[in-house]
Amino acid sequence: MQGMNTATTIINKAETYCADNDLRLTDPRRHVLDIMAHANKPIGAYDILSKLGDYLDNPKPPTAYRAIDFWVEHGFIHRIESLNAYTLCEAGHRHSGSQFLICDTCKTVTEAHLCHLPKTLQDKADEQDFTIRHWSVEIHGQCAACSQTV
Amino acid sequence: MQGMNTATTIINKAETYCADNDLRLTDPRRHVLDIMAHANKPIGAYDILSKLGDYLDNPKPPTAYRAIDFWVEHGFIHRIESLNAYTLCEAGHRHSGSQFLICDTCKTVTEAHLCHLPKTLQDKADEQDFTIRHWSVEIHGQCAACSQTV
DNA sequence: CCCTTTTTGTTATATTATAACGTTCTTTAG
DNA sequence: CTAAAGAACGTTATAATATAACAAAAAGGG
Repeated sequence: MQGMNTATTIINKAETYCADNDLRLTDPRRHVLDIMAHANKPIGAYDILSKLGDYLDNPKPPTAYRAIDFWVEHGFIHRIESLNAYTLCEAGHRHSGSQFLICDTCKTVTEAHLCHLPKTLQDKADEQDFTIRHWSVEIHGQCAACSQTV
Repeated sequence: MQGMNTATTIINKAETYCADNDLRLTDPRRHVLDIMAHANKPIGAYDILSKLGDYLDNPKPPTAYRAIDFWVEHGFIHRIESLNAYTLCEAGHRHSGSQFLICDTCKTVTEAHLCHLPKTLQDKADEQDFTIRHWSVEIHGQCAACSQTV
């Protein structure tokens, strides 16, 4: 099973990462990451919260948001702004930029994980002496499979 | 006065555009565009709604959202997803992509208005036979002025 | 073991956005 | 001119997303 294998890998990575960085892998954090690892599409905070209810006793929004924010901060999950949703970082590494191809038909999202901001945009930033902290590209459209169907 | 001049220009453009395309430049639409043209920073839907109250009698959210959506659809304003806010399109032309440099300190936003998706990303899309409908780049960081201050 | 810090639990509420439906306005055809 | 059709609006209600504030508990350090 592909999904579970990946999920285990992610949790292992997270354990290592937390140990290495003096961070606590608490219950809410572990469960949220596990939920993310088993989702194969972006998932909203309240969906995460709902699934979290399978493991914790009647969790409230802040519990979900805190864990989500924790993983976003540490680069394990990305927020997709145009969907108000979250997705596991496929690369599993920290990067200041993320790029998504979002199929508006089947809702699947693939991450491009370029490591650098494209030159044309970097040039724009440089030109204005703009210091980049974080960047994201969200490309909406239709994936190959859905294009064929329609 | 720079702002007012620009605002008039925008409204003129909108008038022409609507006339040419059989679209109605209604009161809510006109006022919302005018509000956008006078804002020099991104502005949220409820701020727009609030200002709209200066011109219309106790307007409700759908009134603001409909007008906003109208202008977004026709390329006169952009939605900045990471801010849940809207900003006038500087170029005033239709394009499938938008790119913003967002200063998290002073909250000003500048639009890069590249006309094409950077090649590295276009390649990713092509590689997957992904059909692009719309794309956006949001770059967060600090502008030159704010970098000097801090 | 006590103190400090971090994290969580909990209540409440803020913020952003849309569904649904009836009314009014505009346009067009007769 | 007027009726019919379509577009836009007004209004009420509510959905969906997110955070503030503060008390309680758990973890780590001396």
